[in-house]
Amino acid sequence: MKSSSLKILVVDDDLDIIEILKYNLNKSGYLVKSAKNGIEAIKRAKKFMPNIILMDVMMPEMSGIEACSEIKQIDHLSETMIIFLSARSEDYTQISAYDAGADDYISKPIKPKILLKKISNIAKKIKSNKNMPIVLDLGSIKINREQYLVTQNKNEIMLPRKEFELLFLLASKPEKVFTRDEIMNKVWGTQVVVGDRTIDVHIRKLREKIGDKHIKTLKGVGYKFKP
Amino acid sequence: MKSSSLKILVVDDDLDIIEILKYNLNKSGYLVKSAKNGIEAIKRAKKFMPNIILMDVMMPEMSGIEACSEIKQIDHLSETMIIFLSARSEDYTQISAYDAGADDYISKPIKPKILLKKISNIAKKIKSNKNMPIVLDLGSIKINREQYLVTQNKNEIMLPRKEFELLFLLASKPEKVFTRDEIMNKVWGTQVVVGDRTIDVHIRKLREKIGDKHIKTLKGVGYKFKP
DNA sequence: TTTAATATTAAGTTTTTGTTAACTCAATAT
DNA sequence: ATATTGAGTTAACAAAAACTTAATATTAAA
Repeated sequence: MKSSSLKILVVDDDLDIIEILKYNLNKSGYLVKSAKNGIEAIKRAKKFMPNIILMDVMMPEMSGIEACSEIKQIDHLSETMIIFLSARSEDYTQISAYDAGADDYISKPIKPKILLKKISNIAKKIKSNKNMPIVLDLGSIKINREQYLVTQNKNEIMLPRKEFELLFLLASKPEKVFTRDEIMNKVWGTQVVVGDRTIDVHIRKLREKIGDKHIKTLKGVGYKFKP
Repeated sequence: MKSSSLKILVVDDDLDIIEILKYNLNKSGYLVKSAKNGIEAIKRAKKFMPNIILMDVMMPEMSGIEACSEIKQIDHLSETMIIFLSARSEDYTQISAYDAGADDYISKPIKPKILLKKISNIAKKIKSNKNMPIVLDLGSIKINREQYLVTQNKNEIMLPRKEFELLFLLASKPEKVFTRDEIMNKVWGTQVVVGDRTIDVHIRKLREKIGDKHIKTLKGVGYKFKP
């Protein structure tokens, strides 16, 4: 299981609920802070810049819906996902929540499994929000990300995930030299650590499949793709 | 930003209510016609082909529920969404409404906001369904969503719901790789959490029925359908 | 020439998926 | 009321593919 540095702000006037949520979310590797009403939530959100706010609808001082409206109007927080937690399932509450800009609405009792799933989905969305093109056309070689398929002169070449990602990275900027560090970070991510030879092996497998001439080594510098 | 050519038929014996609804719906950009009882509703619906029918439960001549039953049996109107408006919130009325094929049930007094919200939700659904053909023709395999039927070289294959939805999803974009998360969200929804093996098992059952070659695994990535 | 960097190959290891059977839960039949 | 059936899910284990590493060879830049 991976660790993720997604930031979550939990807002509820019931300290027990905060504790439960904190416990569960921390266990899943999220960075969690809390607030006990709407006003505090806004203050904390401004500083903490959470990716997700989990908020009770009914709270003293300021209802979650009001807080939501305000937060969504704050420039650098408008991208924050706000998920309401509520005991009330009445239509008008839900509707006004969505009107206020809520991104989701979960009725209590909260099932941790569902909550965590929703959050991990959001996490993935945020991560994959890099707007990648779906197909790269490099002349004889075409790379289709949607189909996870590489075509070379009409021949379909199946590549396993890492090899595909590696090729996709190199081919995303033909002729550009990618250093090993760049490759490491973009294909393997910052969380994993693997030995140096691993990249070599993947490069070799790629060369085996698409031909040597397309990937050039620059000793001491990195690799580049040539169409 | 509205502008939608969704057609709505309003059915009520109270002309005042018809006027109020017409006013609100027109303002939101819908095309609205009206009828003042069940018999008239059926006649008009046949010609007007509305996407949505808003109907009072209690009416002279023919109750809304009877009208609903009849409309749902008319071939080219079976896809029409029927929403009941009612002063009665008793269970049995609601139940018989749903039995008659109603798609939703709103108790009076009608809050325009809620009504419009529901309608705009339906509008979204209809729009996204409009682009989706009811039958997918993938050469030897044909999938008919309306009849919930899969045909492979003239052989009819009966699939349980989940298997059907899974196949339909994959086949809706042949060659596209669907990740497990995508499959999870589209077939099971965001509110359910099931184990990872559940997808595998359904994939296996599908393969058993339509043959291995049509569903391909891309380890670590997802599954794709090949015609 | 020397040497650090990369290539190659063949093992390991880990991760992911496949498979089977059992279990739960409704719906329907007896 | 009880039995039956089938969809859906799960758990446990098997299998396969993907991935990593280690050991050794080769290469190209200083």
